[in-house]
Amino acid sequence: MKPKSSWTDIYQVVKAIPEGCVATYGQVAKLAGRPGHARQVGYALAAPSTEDLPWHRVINARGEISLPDLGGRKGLQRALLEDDGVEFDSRGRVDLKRFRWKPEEKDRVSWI
DNA sequence: AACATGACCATTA
DNA sequence: GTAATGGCCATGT
Repeated sequence: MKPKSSWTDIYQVVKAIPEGCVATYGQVAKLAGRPGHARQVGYALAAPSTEDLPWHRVINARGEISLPDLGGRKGLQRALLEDDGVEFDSRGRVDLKRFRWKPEEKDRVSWI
């Protein structure tokens, strides 16, 4: 099954992120079959189509939230992650070592 | 078609 | 640990 748009696959991957786990932009891009397109992932999540997407589970490679303090989305993301069971550091960083989502073979290219 | 912008990543110093 | 550089691609003007 091939994606219609460039963002469709990205949305699919984000939707597949289980509760209590987080994925980096590069990770999502790679899983979406587009390694190196991390920037596009962030751009896709910035779109208004994120209403039904767990965008809060997608963070940058530093394990921190890249969102600006606009619209209170940053605070919302932290609240949602904490509600999912993800712990935050004193600096507002997440321990990717423990909470990073590990995708499996069957969950990999099922939609590609 | 070209230019500028953007919730980024990896490498190197 | 931080700072700087190059690359990658979609969207809007």
